[in-house]
Amino acid sequence: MSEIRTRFAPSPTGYMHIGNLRTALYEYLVAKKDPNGKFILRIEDTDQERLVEGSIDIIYETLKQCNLIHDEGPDIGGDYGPYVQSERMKTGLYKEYAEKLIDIGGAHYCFCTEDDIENQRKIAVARGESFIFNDPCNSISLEDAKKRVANGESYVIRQNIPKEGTTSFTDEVYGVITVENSTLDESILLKSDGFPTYNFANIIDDHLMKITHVVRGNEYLSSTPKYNLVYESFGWDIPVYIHCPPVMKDEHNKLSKRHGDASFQDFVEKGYLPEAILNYIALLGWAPETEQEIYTLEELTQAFNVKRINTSGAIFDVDKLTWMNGMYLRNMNIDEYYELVKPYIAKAVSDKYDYKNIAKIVQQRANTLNEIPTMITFFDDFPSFDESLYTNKKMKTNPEIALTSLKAAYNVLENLENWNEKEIHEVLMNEVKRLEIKNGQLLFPVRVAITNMKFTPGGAIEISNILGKKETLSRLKQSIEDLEKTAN
RNA sequence: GGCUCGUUGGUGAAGAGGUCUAACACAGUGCCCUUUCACGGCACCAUGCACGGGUUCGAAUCCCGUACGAGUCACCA
Repeated sequence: MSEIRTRFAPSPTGYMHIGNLRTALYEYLVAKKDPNGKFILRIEDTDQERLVEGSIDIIYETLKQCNLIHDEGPDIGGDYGPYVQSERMKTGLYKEYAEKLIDIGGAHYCFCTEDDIENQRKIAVARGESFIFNDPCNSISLEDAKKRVANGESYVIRQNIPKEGTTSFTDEVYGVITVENSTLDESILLKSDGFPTYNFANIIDDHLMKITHVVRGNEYLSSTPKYNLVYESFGWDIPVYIHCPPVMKDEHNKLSKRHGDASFQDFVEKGYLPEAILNYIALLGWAPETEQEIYTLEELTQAFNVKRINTSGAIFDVDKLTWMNGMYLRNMNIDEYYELVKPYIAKAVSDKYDYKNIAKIVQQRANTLNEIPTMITFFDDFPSFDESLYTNKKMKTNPEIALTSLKAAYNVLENLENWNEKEIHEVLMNEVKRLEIKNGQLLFPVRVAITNMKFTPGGAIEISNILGKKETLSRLKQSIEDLEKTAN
């Protein structure tokens, strides 16, 4: 009976943005910390105007990719359905509760038009006062109000706020928060179109779905007292509140979907792994007790602790995400990595080369999937000669040394029968010994000669092996000629 | 403007009155290792925890004020 129940309640208005995903993650973690905990998905589509087609699928898809599997939801059902607010609407449920709230003194009918309110606001502004809507309908007797409603007059239902006193609540991360009731305005619970507002639907559904812990952004901090007043009027249990700090784009701006900031899907398209993204955002606004930074979802649910959620906003740092993504990529076993990376290799390299060997050298280097194609184009398109590449202080090479090394390498490679890494390594290292030079003085020029690139994944031996004997020798020969030409 | 919340390095952050000469990680810089880059290793990178007061033998840690920032004040969610 005391199982933890949390809910992710997005509205289907487009793609999934990072802050939203983090909320879903924390909700999942809070629920799963309890072996019997339930994570519920509820679609909040009470604003019919902002609906974006296909966004519910994006929600399903994102949760699936992130392994944030819900226990109840529109697609899988549950004991507290339906899980889509527009469907719950059809039963007249919100209206029923709104009317019930009126009967028990927690709300009232309001017949003011938007113009009426606007006028009040103008007057207040003109006087330089802060505007709190003072609803004249407050004084209409319930009897009269019901008559007007019966006559078909347009109305909304607003909640009643005590004129005096304060309302307090305890948030798990921000602590005790108290506000003066006089600063709260009487919010609309049921709109004139009969739809509930987000706030009201939220309260009703959370209660009906037996949600025990509410996790949401701290932008709700200041409206939470209003929620609680409704809970209290109904005599319902108030859930545990867990408000999270914002995820920022920079010092001054939140990451926001309305401003077109990067979404989860954008990062996936850019070659980031869902697990890495999730791992990174877990650390945005929350800190583990240990120094561990790389977590599986399972480990996260063990380590997660609401008490360690921060109160101040965190700036999203792509560099760190990129680093973390690289860690995930490097830690994969090669078979898994190969499958993942195959299409990216195929984009840049023809299938005459061994993709698996290419995957191996790329794994140690790429931080994101999308950077893979550009780093391996040299396999098919041999770039043009650049003498300056042969000069490397650290490797103690210059064009002259390079030429000697290249010729020596060419000779031994030409006579190599079995073309594989072990053999290539052996003959080249023999040459190093014979010529009494440093490894780098031979291997570095060879690598440059067969790639004409400053940086490449893999070294001379690995690349030669992938290129094959014929192509390696042909490139070596070409580079030797180019080098001789410039020398004269 | 009212109300609510926040403020430790370029970034994420640890720190819950003395062990802080402020951890760890990312980024940056330098070095080492190395067949390049990367990986890995090492070092450097906050003269001070927004500022000003106060409490205390002692404060990044508690209190007050100021500044700055964010959120909220919709028949949006």
